[in-house]
Amino acid sequence: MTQPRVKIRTVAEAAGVSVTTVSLVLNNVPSARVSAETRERIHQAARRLGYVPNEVARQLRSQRTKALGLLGDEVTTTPFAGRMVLGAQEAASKHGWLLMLLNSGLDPELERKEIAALIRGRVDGLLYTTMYHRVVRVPDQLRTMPTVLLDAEDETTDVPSVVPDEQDGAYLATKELLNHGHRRIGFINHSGDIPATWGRLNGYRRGLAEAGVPFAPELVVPVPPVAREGYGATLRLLGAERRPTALFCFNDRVAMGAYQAAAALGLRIPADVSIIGFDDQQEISEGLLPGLTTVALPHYEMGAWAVDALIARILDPQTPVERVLLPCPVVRRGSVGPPAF
Amino acid sequence: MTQPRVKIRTVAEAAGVSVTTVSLVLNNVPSARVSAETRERIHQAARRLGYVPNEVARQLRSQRTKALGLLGDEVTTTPFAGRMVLGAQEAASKHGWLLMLLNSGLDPELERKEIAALIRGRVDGLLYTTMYHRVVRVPDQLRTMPTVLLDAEDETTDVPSVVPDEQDGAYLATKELLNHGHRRIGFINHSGDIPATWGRLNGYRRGLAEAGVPFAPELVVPVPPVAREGYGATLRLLGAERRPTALFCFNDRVAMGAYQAAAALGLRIPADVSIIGFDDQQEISEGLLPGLTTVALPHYEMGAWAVDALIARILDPQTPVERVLLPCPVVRRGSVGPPAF
DNA sequence: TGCGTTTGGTAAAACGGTTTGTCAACGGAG
DNA sequence: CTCCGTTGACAAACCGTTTTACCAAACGCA
Repeated sequence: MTQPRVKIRTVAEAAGVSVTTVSLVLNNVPSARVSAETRERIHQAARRLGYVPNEVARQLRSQRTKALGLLGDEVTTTPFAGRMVLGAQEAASKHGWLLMLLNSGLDPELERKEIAALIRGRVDGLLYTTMYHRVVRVPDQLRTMPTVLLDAEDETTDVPSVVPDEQDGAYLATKELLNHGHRRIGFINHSGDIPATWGRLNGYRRGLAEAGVPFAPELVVPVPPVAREGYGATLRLLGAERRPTALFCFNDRVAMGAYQAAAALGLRIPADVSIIGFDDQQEISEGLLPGLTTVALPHYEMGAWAVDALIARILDPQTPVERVLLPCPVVRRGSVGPPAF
Repeated sequence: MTQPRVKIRTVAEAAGVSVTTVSLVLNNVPSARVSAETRERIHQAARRLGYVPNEVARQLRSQRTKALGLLGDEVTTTPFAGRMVLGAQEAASKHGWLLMLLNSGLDPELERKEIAALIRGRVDGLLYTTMYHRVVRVPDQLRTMPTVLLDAEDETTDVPSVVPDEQDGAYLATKELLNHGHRRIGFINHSGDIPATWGRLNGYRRGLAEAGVPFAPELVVPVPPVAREGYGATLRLLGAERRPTALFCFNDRVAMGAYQAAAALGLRIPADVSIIGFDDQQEISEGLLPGLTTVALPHYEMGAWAVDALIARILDPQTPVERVLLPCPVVRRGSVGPPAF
C-alpha cells in the first residue's frame, strides 16, 4: 500500500527500453515496429512488476474516459430499474466501459448540478433515464455531449431513445386472453396521462378489433395504478351484471388488488376469472398464487440497447439517430385459463 | 460542441494574470496572497467564459478522484438494493463525491476483473456489498485500497462494516405482537443458514422471554423464504389445534403467502389473525390489503453510513474501524390487532 | 562503393491542471 | 542609506500516460 507505485517508467527501465516502446508494446499498436525479443522482455517486466497503467493519466492524454453516466430521476430506487441498470452495466462491461450512476431525486436544481459534475470530463456520454416510460424535455446541457434516452422519449426527434412497445405488449396480453376463448375482457387502465395509458389502450382495442369483438366502453375503468384501486375496480367490474370473464390489468400492482378482490368475492383464479398483468414485477407476479401471467417490460434489453447505441455514437458521431420500441413478451404463469361461462 | 474548450490558460489570458494565480484564486487556497481586485477580475473572466476545470487533469495532479466504487454481487438488481444505492449516492453527493456502480453477477472471475478495472485509479475507495446480509471473505485485492462492507460482514475484524440489527428488529416485531395481547405467536423462519435466520430467531425468543411467554418449538417453522412456502407453512400453523393468534413472518414475501393462506381459510386480517413481516418491501407491504405491518431494513441508512465511513477513512486512514448494527424500525400498517381469542 | 529503404527504436511534446520556489517592489525600522 | 519583512504575483516542475516526429543502423541492390 505504501511502496511506490510502479509506473510505465519503472517498466521501461527494468526492460532497458524507452517509455515510448513500453507504451507501444503494451497497447499493441499495430503500426509499431518492435522486435519479438524486446516485446517479450517488456511483457515480462510488466508482469513481474505488476504494472497497471494509471487510468487517469491515460484519460487525460487520450481525452477519453471510457465511462458512461446514467442519470435518472430516482431511477436506481425503483423496483424494476434494477434490471435496466443491470442491462446497461453488462453492456458497458462488454465493451470495456464503466458506468457511473447518479440520481437527481425529483429536484431539477440538483439534476443540473449533477449533470455539471458529470460533465466535468468524467464521462464520454450520458444515458438519461426516467423511472417509467415518459416524455421528457432534454436539458440543454445534455446537448453538449452524446446522449441516449432510456425508457424515455424526447419531444424532438434528434436524440436516440429506447422505450417499451406498450401497444404491442397490450395487444399480446389481450390476444392471450382471446386465444383462451374470452370475449368479455375488462381492462383496468391507468387514469394518468402517460404513454403507457393510451399505448396499452390502443393495444387492447387492436386485439379486440382483430378478433371481431366489439369494444365496450363500460369494460374499461381507469384508476390510479395501485393495488387498492385495482381491488376497488375489480369489485365493480366483477360485481356487474354480465361480468367479464377475464381482466387485463394495467400493471401487476393493480393485478395484486384484483387477486384480493377475487378472493373476497369467492372467485377462484383462473377457474372463475382469468387475470393478466403488465410489467412483470417479480416480487408480485411470483408471489401471487397462482403465479400471475403478465407482460414483461424489456428493461434489461432497453438498458443494453441504450449503452450500445451510446457507445456507437461516441465512437462515430455520424451514427444515425434511432428511436426504437422494444417488444414486451408475455410471461405465462397460472392466472389465465378458459372462461368460466 | 465544437468550439475549443476553455481551459485555465484562457481564463488567465483574459484576466491578464498567470495560470498559477487563476488556480490559486479559483480554488481559494488560504495561503495565497492575491489582491482583491485581481481576484475579482479572475472570477469575472471565469464566469464570463464559462470555465469548468478539467476534472481529469485535476485528478492526475492531485492523485485523488473523489469517486467511490460500489461493487456488489447482483446488488443493483435486487428490489431493495435501490434504497441502499440511493442512500450511498446521496451521501456521496453531499460530500461532493461521485459513485460508480459495478456488479459482478455471481461470477467471481468477473468480480476480480471488475475490481481490477475499478482499481485502475478511477476511485479512491470501495463499497463492497451483497444483496442480502451475509458473511463474506474480502478479496485480497480490496485490501490495497480503503474499503467498507455494506450489508455484509467480514470474518476478520479489520474492515469496517454496517449491517442491519436483525435481532433487535425481530425483538421489536415480537414485542409489537405481544403488546397487542398475543401470547401464542407463530414464527415462519428462513430455513437457510444466514445471519438473518438466527438473528431473527434470537430476537423472537428474547421478546417472548422478556414477556414471560415460554418458547414453543412447534410454533416455529423454517421454510425457504418465498410466498408459496409461506402459504404452506401458514396452512399448517393455522390448521393446528390451539392455533397461534399471530404470525411473525421471516420476510414480506412469506407474509404475502400467509395472507393468501388466511384468505383461503376464511380468516380475516387482523380480526382473526395478526401478521407481521420483515424487510418492508413496499410493493408487497403496501399492496396487501390491509397494509402489512412489518419491520424495515435500514437500507438507505446503511448506504449513507457506509459512504460516510469510507470517505472518513480515505481522508484519514487512521480512522478507527467500526462495525455497526443499524436499527430496524417497525412500520405499522393494518395487519396487527388484538388476538381473536 | 554509394544510395534508397527497412527495421527498431527514442526524445520530446502534448493533455490541463496544482504546487513549489523565487522574485521584484515597497514600506517601515534602525 | 541600508536592511529586512511583507505583499502580490509568476515561472517552472510535476502528475503518468500517448503520440508525433525523427534518427541510427542495417540491409538490399546496382
